Parts: sequence; structure tokens; C-alpha cells
Amino acid sequence: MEFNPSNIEKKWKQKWVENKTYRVEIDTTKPKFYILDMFPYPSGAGLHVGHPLGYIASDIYARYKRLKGFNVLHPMGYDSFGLPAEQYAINTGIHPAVATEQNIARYREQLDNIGFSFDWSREVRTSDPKYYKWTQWIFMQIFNHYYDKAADKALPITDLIQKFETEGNKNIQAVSDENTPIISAADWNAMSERDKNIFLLKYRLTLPEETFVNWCPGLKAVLANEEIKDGVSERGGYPVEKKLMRQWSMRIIAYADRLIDGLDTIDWSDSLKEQQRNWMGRSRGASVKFPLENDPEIQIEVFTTRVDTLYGVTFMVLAPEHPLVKDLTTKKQKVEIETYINVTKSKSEIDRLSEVKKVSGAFTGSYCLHPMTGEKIPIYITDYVLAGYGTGAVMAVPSGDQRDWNFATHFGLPIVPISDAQRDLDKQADKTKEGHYINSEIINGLTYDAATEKIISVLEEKNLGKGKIQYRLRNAIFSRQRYWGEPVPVYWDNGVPHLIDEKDLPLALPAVDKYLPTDNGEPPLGRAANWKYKDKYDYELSTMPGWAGSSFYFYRYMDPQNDSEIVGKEAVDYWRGVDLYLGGTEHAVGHLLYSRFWNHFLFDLGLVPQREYAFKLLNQGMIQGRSLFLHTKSGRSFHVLIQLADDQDRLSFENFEKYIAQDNRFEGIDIENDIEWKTDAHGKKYTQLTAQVEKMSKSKFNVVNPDDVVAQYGADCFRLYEMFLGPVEQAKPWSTTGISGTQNFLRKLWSLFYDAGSGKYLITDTAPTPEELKVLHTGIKRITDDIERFSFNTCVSSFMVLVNGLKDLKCHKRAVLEPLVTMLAPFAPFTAEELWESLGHTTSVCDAQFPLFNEVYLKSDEVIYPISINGKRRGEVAFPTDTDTKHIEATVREMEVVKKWSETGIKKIIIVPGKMINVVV
RNA sequence: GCCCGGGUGGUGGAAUGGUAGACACGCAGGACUUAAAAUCCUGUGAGAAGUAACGCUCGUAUGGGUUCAAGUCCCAUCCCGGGUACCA
Repeated sequence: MEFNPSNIEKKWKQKWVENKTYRVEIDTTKPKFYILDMFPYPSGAGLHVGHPLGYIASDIYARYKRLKGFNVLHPMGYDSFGLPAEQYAINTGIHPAVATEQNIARYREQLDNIGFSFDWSREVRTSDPKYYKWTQWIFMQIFNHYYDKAADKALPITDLIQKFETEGNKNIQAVSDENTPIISAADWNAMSERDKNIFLLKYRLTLPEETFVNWCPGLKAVLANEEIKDGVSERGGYPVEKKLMRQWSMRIIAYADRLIDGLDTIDWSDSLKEQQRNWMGRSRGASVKFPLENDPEIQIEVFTTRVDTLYGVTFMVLAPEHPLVKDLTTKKQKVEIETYINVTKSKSEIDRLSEVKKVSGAFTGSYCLHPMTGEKIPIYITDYVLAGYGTGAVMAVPSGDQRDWNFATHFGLPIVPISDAQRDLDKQADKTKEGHYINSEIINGLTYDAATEKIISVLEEKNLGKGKIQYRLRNAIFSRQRYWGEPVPVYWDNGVPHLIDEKDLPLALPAVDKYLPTDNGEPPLGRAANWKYKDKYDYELSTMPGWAGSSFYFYRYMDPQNDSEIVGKEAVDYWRGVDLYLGGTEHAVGHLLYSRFWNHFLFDLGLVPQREYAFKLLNQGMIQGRSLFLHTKSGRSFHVLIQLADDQDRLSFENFEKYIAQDNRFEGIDIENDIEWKTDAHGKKYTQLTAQVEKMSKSKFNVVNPDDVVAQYGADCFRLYEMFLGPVEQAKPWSTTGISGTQNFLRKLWSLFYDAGSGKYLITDTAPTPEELKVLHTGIKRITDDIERFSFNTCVSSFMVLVNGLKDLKCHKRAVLEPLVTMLAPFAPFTAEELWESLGHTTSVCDAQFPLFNEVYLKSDEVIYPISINGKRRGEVAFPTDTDTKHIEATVREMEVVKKWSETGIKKIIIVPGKMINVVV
């Protein structure tokens, strides 16, 4: 029988569907394992060979775990709300749901071609109302809770109301708006319903806020910070500007500490954890108040991480937007300050970035007082101080901070050294924490830790400062002025937001005539006709951001049909959380942060059992495209569709004429003369292209569709090859150079079962020899170890070694081949099923048991301890000789192999060339 | 600038501190063939000689160090990739 992948694939794809092979249910007799892939956005372009990399890796692990006796949950679904479908709808008028449906069908077909073991009965789609009912439901819970700092968790807003009614808010430690006034119970009870609701917004975990948002006119959308790269939108590259808008926002800051500390409990890559830590940017320091010279009742509050440098302060700098600037500006300085503010305002985001090194600022004319010395300190404004971070004011220490140093040098302000370890202050700032303080009154002579402690305690005494923790993280903007997203389940009554009744969920997307904003600038939902809550109230018109639906989907997979709960208790108690999560690093500070945030919140509500939902995360690297360029002699270059070139990156004249010549990109180019044509050995004309690694994308003509690779080489070959390319985490360019290696491997494997010449079946029931068993068990050990440490590329190598070994031994024995096929099933499921059947099994190889290795077969006659000795010797020596003994004993002891020579039974030592000694027992 | 990774043959890449280069591609030679493809076998880090085999020297970006032993650990330098950016 010949090896024919496409027949095998067709047969088993059908059998898997018929037998519901990958259906999984709760089974308390087995340990569970939940392995999850980040679900894809179903784009119109379909899958390319880069997408399945992670899915193949997770599928291998899922199948492996199943063979190891685990009850494995391995689902797949679609993150089907998103901008491209909406952009397409704007252009074509086709409802995004329709286009999305088509894209999903295409994705599904492509995924099925690769032989994944997903349980499709659990599929979820974020744009399905049955699904987004729960996205909206979670939003409602977030609205109905506040963060209690004392309990360190979210509590119902009704608890808060109760406290307000009895004791006001003075004893409440909660995360709330800055400057929330203290009210008494009487104050509260005297409020109107509307005022109460407005007051409560200061506490709710989600609230509408007038905020400066990143408005992208090109996309007509508000973007999150992480959707902006280099001042332009990540998708599309449109300019972004600041705009004041009413936006729903979520108090993720309430969870900042838990999100930072939680990182220590999960097994994610260091770089990813570091990214999240940096993103949240927790800095410990102190806030210090500087009283104004003219009115000491008013103080400028600053945040500093180096309160120890307080005596080095020689001036104060405020952000141009700082609220006190207006009052501080003296008549004399008014023109200068106003000019400066106008200049800063007109600068675009990009200009500001490019002018980072330039020093600019203006003097307000006013002074504040040093909280320790009472000295007069001039107050400046400058654009290097950001209004949005800390208090928007900075105490400037030119001797310790380079930006302050630059500013001081530019404006001729004094630079006071504060430590005896500071060097070269005439050239630059020195931020050392070494040495002893000087010019610093109460902390003179002290070192860093003692000085910091002392200053804070004195400031606290004077009520002019205290230790403080500052975060870079801001509240997460939750509104998008778009159509294709979850409607926010809120209606407005007299300017106050109210939740719709839970009974009315899901709040479905209404039909609209166009997917564009209304004429008066409302989001597209403003176009919906007669769309009123209870026929009376206006609905919120913004929709939720992309990350909403993907922040809890892993729980819906556990119980996808449940219509009364987000996830049933039995299901969540059994599956608990994700044991292995696979996805790209690009979600480091987006999805992976927000989903942790929501998970912590759901945990507070007692709905989920774990603080962190994904214990182990594996990042797959991106597979890049290889772009090919055709260069003309006149110096122009063009992308050439990768499929048109041969494997030496040459483009034949034939292909050029057939597919490219009439391309309008080539208008006006002298094809015969401006392109360098060569002739190969067979007399065919060709031109040499050059290659470059780029992101795989349609516009770069470098997309490779997995369907094509599967059609040519077979799904198993494709799977093996993608794994063989290199470590899963590593980025690499796609190339089929070397795919023949995995193809050969599968053929060799097949030839252990069938004789290629005669087509005869070769399996025998003879008992294996010790040598054969040794080859097999060495293989089992290596393969098991490789899978356990997710080293799938070396694992494929291990399979190759094993099959080559068996081939050399001409081993066709059932007892050896059965375990081989079982082990191979995760990697090459189609071939494994077929061979498993040929071995006489009637059940799927998925129901088999992964073989265990037996160390007995691994032991050789000679035990070789790797030991090196001083100097270079060779040849054989007898049992330890005088001079070598010491070293040898020392090393052997160190390796905990044996304690004394007399106890080892070592007969002789062979000193082999170089640095090793073989010990013969 | 700062924070993470990383630098190994012609190529992709292997190596719990223990014979560096597994496995595969490519290449070269050979077998089969009228020929080619396919397949199979052999060789393949560099180097000098040598030729009966074995063996020898140098080699993991560069320079130091620790160790009986370093691609692996430590220090410094250079280069590449990713993240981030006036965060006080």
C-alpha cells in the first residue's frame, strides 16, 4: 500500500466527525487539563501559514495529555467583533455579521485541513448575542461594584449605599475619584435620587468620564494607548489627536497591585511579565507639598521617587496644563507664559516626540517655599512635565536628574550637589544613591536608606508629605464610537446613566442604514430607528472595545450552552482555569492584562475559583513572510508573488509574461532591456529576485496559504515541518527549504509497515531483541522529555532518530511499532490513525496510552561517568593511580555518584583524549 | 536612553557545567538508469600535514575571570532582535 496523505486525511476527517472523537465532557474519574489557544479574529484574508504554528503546538500537547490519561479541554472559537468587518461594511454596505459568517466558514475549513483536535461543540463567537449577553452582564456587575481597599476586593455598590445612609463616607476606604468630598449620612440622605446616582459614579468600577481620548479621525474611533504606535494608529497608520469626549472607563487601577503581585504566581515568560509590570509602572516614592510664598495655605504637590534628594531642589516645574499655572503667573510674566502654552498646545504628538532633547519652558514669576529649609524656589512651566502623570508638577533636582540638569543649565539656575559620591556635575547630572549626603541639613552624612526614611518621617510630622505609590497605569477607556461591537447595556435618564434590566439582556445590536457616524457626530448606533429603552430613554450609543469579549471567553468554553449563568458551578469547579495558554506576545499589555483584570473581578464575586486564570503561558513566535523583489536596472523594485518564483528565487520569463507583465505596476517599463534576463542550462530565460523578510501580508505578495502546503505535502508533513522549523517561541521566516526532510521521515515511517516495492504488509509478531528495545526506549525517553518541555523541534528530531534506528535494524515488529505510532499520534494524527488501524485496532489511536519508557533498556554494559582531570592524558590506566586519585575522587563525590572508590566496584579507568575519563565498572 | 531576549558550520537549528555542531536542508562523490527524476549508500566546522587505521591543532561575537572541566556561570566591550519612552 502506498502512502497517500490526501486519502488518509479525507477518511479520518470524516471518521472523527462521525465518531465525535474530540467531544469532551466532565469526567471526575480523570484529571483535567485545559489547553487554550488565543482565539483568532476571522479576517477576510483567511489563515496563512503563520497562524497555525501555535495551534499545532497546542494540539500536540493536547493530544499528548489525552494519551497520558488526562481529560483534556481544547476548544476553539472566534473573536468576531472587530474593525476590519466594519470597515468592509462601510465600503460595501454588507452587514458585518454576514461577512464575519463567511470568514468564519473559511477559517473553519482551513483549520479542519490541519487535523486539529478541537471540540467544536464548544465553539464560541464574541459577536453572537448569546455570547455577548454575558459580556454585557459582566459590564453590569462592574457597574454595580466598587473597590473596597480594606477588604481588598470589589464589593456591591448596595453595601456602599448602606454605609452612606448610616455613617456617610468618612470611614470608607474605597477607590474613588480624586477629590471626592467627605459627606455625612445626613448629607447623603438629603440628596435627590439623581444626585445620589451622580455621587455613586465616583465609586463605581466603571463610569462615564469626560476625558481626553486618542481620537483617530481616519478610523473615526477612539483608540487605547496600546493601539497607537509612534503617534499614529496601529492599524491603518492614521494620525491621532487628543479630544475631550464622554467615555466609559474602567477603574483598572483599583486592581493594579493585585495585577502586579499576581505576576509572581504565574509561569509566564519573564519578558512578558516585565512588559506588564512596566506598563502598570508602579513606583514607590513620596508626595511632597511645597507651600506657595504668597499664600502658604495653597501647596503644590509633587510626586518623587527620590525624596532623599529634597535638599537638591533649586526650582519647581509644572506641566503647562497644571491648574495652578493661571494663578501663579505674575502680570510681568503673563505674555511669556501664555505664548509658551500656546506653542505647546499647537505641537502635535509627533512633534513633541521629535523635540524631546530640546529644552524649553517659561518662568511664572512666582515662588514656593522649600518644605524643609523654607527657601524661596522659583516656579517654571515646561512641557517635559506631563499633566497626566503624578500630580503634573515636579520638584527639580538638577544635580540628580538629567532633564532638570538640562533645564537648569539652559535657564542658569543653581545646581546643588547633595552627595559626596556625585561626580562631574558640571557636565551632567549624577543620580547615584551611593555616598553620604551633603548640603542636606538633617540628613547630612547619612546613606540612602536612612536618609529616605528620615525625610519621610519629618515630612509626615510637618504634614507636608508622605510615602506614596504611583502608577503609570490609567483607567481603561471602554467606549468605541463604532458599530460592530457589544452595545453597552445602559440608558440615560436626565443625564444620568442607568443599567437596563438584566431580563432585557442581551441588548442586541440594532439595524442601521449606514455604518458611519451620524451627521451630528454621534456613533453609528445613533442611526438606529426607534431604538429607545422602554420606548422612552436614550440608549448609550458607544459600543465596547475589542478586549471586552476576549476577557472571559475561556470560561464560556467550559459551559458554552449555559443561558442562565456565565459558567455553571459544576463546570467551573471541574475545569477551574487554563493550564496551558498559547498565543502571541503582541497581546502582552492588551488582552493579557485586561483579561487578568476581569478575572480578578470575577474572582471577587466568587464566580471563578482562581485569582489568575492562566497558570502557564507559552508565546509562539511569528512566522514572517519572505518577500521577493524584482529590480529593474533603472533602480525600481517590485514585490513579486512568492508562488511565481522557483526555489532559487528566480522568476522565469514565462511566468513573468503570464502573470506579471500586464500588471499596471509595470506600465512604462522596458521589459526586455530594463530587467536583467539570464539564460539557464536548459535555455530558459529567467531573472534573479532578491529576498527580504517581512511581515506576512497580502500587500507584500508573500502570503502562503496552509491549504496549498497541505495539498502538496499532506497535513501531517505540514504539522511536523512547522514544528521542526525551530523553537515555538521563536520568530522565523517561512520557507519550504527542508520540508522534504519531514516528508522523507513520513515515508520512512510508512516503510516500516509496508514494503514499497511489493506493497506487502511487513508487520510481524516476533518478540523484539534487546537492541531493538533499547532503540525504542531511548526514543520514548527523549520524546517524552521533549514534549514535556515544549521542545517540539527537537522532538521531531527524536522521532527521526528513532525511525532511522528501527530502519537500520530492519525492525517490523508490532511490539515496537505500536508504541511508536502512539507517540506519533499528537504530531501526525492522520498517518498515526491509519497505521494504528493497519495494526488491527478498531478504536482511534486517540484512545491509546502513551508508552512509558523502561530504563533497563537504556543501560549499557559500560557505565560511563563523565569526569575530566587536570592536564591532557590518553590511553588506559589502571584503577586510580596516586596522582589522579584526588581529582577523580573529588569530582565523583561532587556529582553524587558514589562516595568511596572501594564502594563503587569500578575496575578500571580509561582516560580518553581530551578531558574525559571513562570509568568501567 | 532604559528594560528584556539573543550572537554556535553554507542554512534552519541541537547540546541538566562534562566528547560542541544532534536532527534536517544544501553541497560533493558513488550505486541504480540509455538519460533524467525519484530512491539508496558515503562524506561534509576550519586547518596543517599524513595516508594502514587511529590521531593532531584551532574553533560557539571580542577580551578577561571562576572551575579538574565553560557555548553554558561571572565581569567588560561590540553587534542583532523585541518592548518602552520626557513616568519625576
